[in-house]
Amino acid sequence: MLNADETEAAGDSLGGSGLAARLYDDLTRAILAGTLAPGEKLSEPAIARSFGASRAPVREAIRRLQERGLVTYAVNQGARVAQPSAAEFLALLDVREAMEGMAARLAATHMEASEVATLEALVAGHRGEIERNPLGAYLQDDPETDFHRRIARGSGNPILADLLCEQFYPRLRLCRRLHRTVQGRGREAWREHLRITEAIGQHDGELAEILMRRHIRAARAALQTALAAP
Amino acid sequence: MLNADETEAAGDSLGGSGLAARLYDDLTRAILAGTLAPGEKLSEPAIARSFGASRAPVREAIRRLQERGLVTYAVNQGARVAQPSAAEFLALLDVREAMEGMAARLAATHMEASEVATLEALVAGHRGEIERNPLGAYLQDDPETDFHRRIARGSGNPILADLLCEQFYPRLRLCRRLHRTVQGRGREAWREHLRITEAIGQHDGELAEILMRRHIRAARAALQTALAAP
DNA sequence: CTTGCTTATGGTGTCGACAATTTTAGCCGA
DNA sequence: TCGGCTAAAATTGTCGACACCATAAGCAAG
Repeated sequence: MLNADETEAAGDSLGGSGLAARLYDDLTRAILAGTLAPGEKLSEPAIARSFGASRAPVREAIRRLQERGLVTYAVNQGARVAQPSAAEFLALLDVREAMEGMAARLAATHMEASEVATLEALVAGHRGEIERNPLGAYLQDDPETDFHRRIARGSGNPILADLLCEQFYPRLRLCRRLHRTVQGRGREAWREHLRITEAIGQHDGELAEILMRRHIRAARAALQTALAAP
Repeated sequence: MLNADETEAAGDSLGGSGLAARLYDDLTRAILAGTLAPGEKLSEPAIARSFGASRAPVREAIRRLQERGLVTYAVNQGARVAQPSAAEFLALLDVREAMEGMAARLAATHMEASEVATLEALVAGHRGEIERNPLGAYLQDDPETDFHRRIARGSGNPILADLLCEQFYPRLRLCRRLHRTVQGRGREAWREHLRITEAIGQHDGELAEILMRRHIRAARAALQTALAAP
């Protein structure tokens, strides 16, 4: 049912030393990997047994997942893996537009030259992946998110960075799993990334914000049209 | 699907029927009222005794408070009431600028005429309070927040509304308690509210966003100068 | 064969208890 | 008198247990 890999390679682990923290990480990974399908019930005793733990830390991990929007909770009915609707997906992208726009603006005036360099390297590296797979989503799993995560952290605003990295990106991945995101925007998205990086490198916060907001709004529009005509 | 109907009158209570939910509400109120001072330790056994409950629901409530930023947590050391630094206050306002700007934009195209009317009535009602106390903070406790809360809900975006109402506004109140916010901006703030309301009434989302962002940036700047020269 | 009630099963919400760790109190020595 | 070491007390993290609720199975009546 649940395979517990300790690697933490994927990215967003907060891994405190406690048992509840490890459970939280493992459950997060299981949800994002699809091992726990959307809508599936999360039985506290079952999870506890499968991890050889008690219900207390399992409960704690699940409540945190609820707070992060990855599971839904009904009183006396327990938790289920969230099944974000298309409307929720779109709503999430609206908030994301606002927050990442601000992140880009702040990153433009806050990122060190070395951070900008790694960002540029990241985008340059993505180019090869695009060439190999021009129709690919580009935002399928992580290369896209890495770019955005880097900017979020580069904003120098810990509240903003945590909100984006710990709350929004996992939730978005769950949404993408459910609503097949539009394919084929890869090349354009990459160009937009390039321009955003340039604006940040020139410390032009205003432009970086505008470009980032456009970037996300374009993705949102593509999703909306994809949803309208299946 | 996210339902946002709350029977609670006062404001930010999520009051589920459970005991943990009531504890969460009471602790939130105690923190925001100052009954529990910033930095004070939150002893699980003590709180449990004082409420005649067990530690389990208390723990759950405290973990939720941590998730909302009202409490800091250290492993094996328990929880303390958060003591947001001035930097955190400013960071919070940056994120708020982005999110409330988006909220105003969405509210302009989403609010019903009746909702706009109640918003206008709210602002009109505030005028009297300003006249009675022109130097007053205007954002001291709730009249200010009510206005913003109404717009957040009026955005029609449940994710945005919940983030603002349940996470940001309580946290901001805690920040204001710690760092004496600037006094005397009441009249200008009120005028800004008026103009924002007008823009929303005319369904001018773009303008509403600009005005809202200016409004919050002005408050942030006032705070910054107040912090610089005591 | 279907419909409604009754019962059984499983799960959640809460409780008290225990080991491990942290904090406090007390003591000794300088 | 003060600083550091030791022991005691309190607190946290986790566990197993029990009542209440919800859903699923079984049964009776039509």
